Amino acid sequence: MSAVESGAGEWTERQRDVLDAALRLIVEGRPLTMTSLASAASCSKETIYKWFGDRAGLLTATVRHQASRVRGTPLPEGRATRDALEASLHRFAVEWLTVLGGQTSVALNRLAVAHAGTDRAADLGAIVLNNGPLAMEARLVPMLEAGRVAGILDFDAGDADTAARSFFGLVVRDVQIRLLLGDPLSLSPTEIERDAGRATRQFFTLFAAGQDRPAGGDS
Amino acid sequence: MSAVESGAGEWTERQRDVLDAALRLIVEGRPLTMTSLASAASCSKETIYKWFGDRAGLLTATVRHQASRVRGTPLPEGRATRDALEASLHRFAVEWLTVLGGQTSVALNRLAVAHAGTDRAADLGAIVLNNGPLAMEARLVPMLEAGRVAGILDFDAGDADTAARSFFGLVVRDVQIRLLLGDPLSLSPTEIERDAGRATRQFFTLFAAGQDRPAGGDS
DNA sequence: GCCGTACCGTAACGTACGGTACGGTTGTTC
DNA sequence: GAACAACCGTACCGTACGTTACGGTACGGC
Repeated sequence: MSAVESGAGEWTERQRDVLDAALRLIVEGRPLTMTSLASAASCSKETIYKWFGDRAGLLTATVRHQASRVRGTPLPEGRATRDALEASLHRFAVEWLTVLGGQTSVALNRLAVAHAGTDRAADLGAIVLNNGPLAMEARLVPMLEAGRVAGILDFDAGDADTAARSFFGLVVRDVQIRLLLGDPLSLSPTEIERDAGRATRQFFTLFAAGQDRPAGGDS
Repeated sequence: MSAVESGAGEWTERQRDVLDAALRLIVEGRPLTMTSLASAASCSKETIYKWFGDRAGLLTATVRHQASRVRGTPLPEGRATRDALEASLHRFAVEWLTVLGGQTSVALNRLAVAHAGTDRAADLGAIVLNNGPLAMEARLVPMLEAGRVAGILDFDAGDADTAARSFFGLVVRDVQIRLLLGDPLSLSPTEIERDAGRATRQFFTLFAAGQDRPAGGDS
């Protein structure tokens, strides 16, 4: 029952094929029923039940399977300079907007949001949450904290998460909710680049050290 | 598309009672089936079908019904001063966070997001979109534009919507997506007040006129 | 050759739910 | 008070889908 292990080696290749087929059904908007999955993956329903228990188990396995491979590019661990930090934030924003705008992200977030409303058992919402906003902020906080220690950024100690969430807001704005609601918003690489640049510049305007009135700090 | 027919007089009182019952089911997380609604609203299924056509019609009517009564408080049409604008933005942010954090908003956004993924017929997503982020930005843009004309704010002409979306990001940040994904995030009036103040201050740091390098404008 | 295991394909079962039909009750109109 | 409309409650139909069961095939071990 408990599929606690979320390691990459959790499933065999054949099983991963089935999960990929499930993902494909979700992303392409086709209904994901046990029958349709068995047909799409050329496997037996009985096998699906044997492997994943029930439908909830299949969904969590699918979401986890996808989450396990959207680890962001590792952070540069070099010295913290203003330019390096700015470049990292920019790259971060580009990466994030690219992921958010992808069909897979939209489809999985929709699935998780829908389930967060009804299902209490298989909390896909928690999985997506931990691999989405929370993961982003967890990666961001050390960067920002290093920037603060290095005297590049200015916010109160312990407020790195507040700064990270502001950066999130500047980057994402209303894009994600609009995509989730079906707005035919297109995010070309050019626009992503431009938005990431704007958000990064805005962030430094708010939090760069050595200004008169940093508005990022708490009142 | 246009929510033209969304006047309050569209439904009789009894019909509005049924729609309220539907809303209550959605908000409380109970399944909204035609049978459960008939039971909850003490009416006949046949009557529901007669009034709303089918399930899709019922859902759109329900969503529209709720949308028709979250019109924000009217904007103050007085002269544009820095303090007045700041107060308006602050009030705006408080109002928006309060709405977003409400059970009704979360439940309806979940419903609309789920339907945007599958249903193509009754696009609840478009309705929620038009009464959510787009409505907010439509109300915001004239305020910001007036501020720009009055010399209070600084962004390129025609970029009022970009500024509005940045404000949206500063206010909402990751709150909405976390709520939709089931994060037990609590938004007390105190926290809302504080977040609205922070977002407003940050917005003015980015877009107030008479600074050295306003980072809000495009590059 | 024979068994156990793993798997595929498909039939079958139970249930939930959208949608329809119909009898019974209430209120209105003439 | 008869006719009629609106509505409630409920039984009913058809279908989709989760879940289970079962027959058939391939393969490795002995």
